[in-house]
Amino acid sequence: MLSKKTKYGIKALTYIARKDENFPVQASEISESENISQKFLESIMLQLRKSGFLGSKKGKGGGYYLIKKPSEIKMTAVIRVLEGPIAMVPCVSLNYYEKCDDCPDEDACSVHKLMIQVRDASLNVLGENTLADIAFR
Amino acid sequence: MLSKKTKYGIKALTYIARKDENFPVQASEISESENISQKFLESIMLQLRKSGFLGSKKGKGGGYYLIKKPSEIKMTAVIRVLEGPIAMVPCVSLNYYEKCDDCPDEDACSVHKLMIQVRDASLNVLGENTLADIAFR
DNA sequence: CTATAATCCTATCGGTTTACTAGGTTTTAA
DNA sequence: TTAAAACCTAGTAAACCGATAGGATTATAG
Repeated sequence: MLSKKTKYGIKALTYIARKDENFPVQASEISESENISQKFLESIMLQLRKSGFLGSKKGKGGGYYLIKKPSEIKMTAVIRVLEGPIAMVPCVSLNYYEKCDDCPDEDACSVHKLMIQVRDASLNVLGENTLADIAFR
Repeated sequence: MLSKKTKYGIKALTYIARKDENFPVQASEISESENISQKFLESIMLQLRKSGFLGSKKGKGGGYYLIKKPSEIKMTAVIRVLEGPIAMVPCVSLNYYEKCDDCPDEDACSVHKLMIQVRDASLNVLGENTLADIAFR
C-alpha cells in the first residue's frame, strides 16, 4: 500500500506543476485545495525540498516551486524518496537490497523469482512516467 | 512491502508443491525446512485451508496438501487472500475498491492515473504466474 | 484404551510504523 | 513593525505486524 505521505507528495507536486506560474505556491493553498492536513503536508514539502525536487522561499509571498521541469521528474525518483524501495521484498530491491534471514539460496526461492518480475513491471511503469505525464496527460 | 505472512504462505505452498507426494505435509516440517516460526506458520496454513488452497488432515500422520494442481493456482489469488489488495491504493483496487476521502474527482487525480498503470502491470505478472511456474521453472 | 502427534482456535503482546498534532523559531515582504 | 510564510523538533494515538502462549480437538498407532 502506498502511504498517504507519498500520495500527498505526488498530489502536491502535481498541483505545483499544473499551476506553472512564476511565483511560488504556498503549502496552505495546496493543503486546502487538495484536502491535506497542513502540518503534515509541510513536513512532506520539506522532504521534497531536501531531496532536490522543490525549492522554497520563506516569508510573506513565499512558498514552493519546482526545480526541474515536470518532464524531467521521474516517478521512480519521487517514490523512492517518499516511500522507499519500489520492490515488494528487500531481497529484490535494486536500491535498498537486503538479504533475507530465512532463505539460504535466493535462486531457489519462489518468492524471489516472482517478486523480481513484479519489481521489473513496476519499475517499467514508474520509470516511464514523469510528473508531466501524470499531471497533463 | 510484502508481509511475512504472504511470503511464508507462498513458500509453504511451494514446498508442498515440490514435494508432490501422496501423503500430507506437516507444518512442523515446513517450518523447520524454511526457517519459519512454527506457530506463525500454523495460522497461515489455516488461512490457506479456509480459503480453499489447502486441505488438511488432523491427527498423527496428518498435515496439509494442495487441493488444486499447482498450474491451476494463480498468484493473484494467493496474494489477494494473504496480503489483500494488489493495488497500491484502494481507489484503483478491483477487488477492494474504496473511494478516497480527499479527491473529489478520480479522473483528475494524478496518483490515480499512475497507480492504475502500476496495478495493471502487477496484475499482469501475478496473473500469468501460477504456483507451478514459480515452484518448478 | 491410551499415548502421541497433528491441526485448530483464541487471546495476547511488544515493537514498529503511520498519520497527524503541537508549539514553536526563523525569515521575508509589505 | 506586523504578518505570513517556511522551517524545526517533539510527541502521540491508533493501527498493524510478527510472534508467542496455551490450550482444545481430532486421528492414528500400539
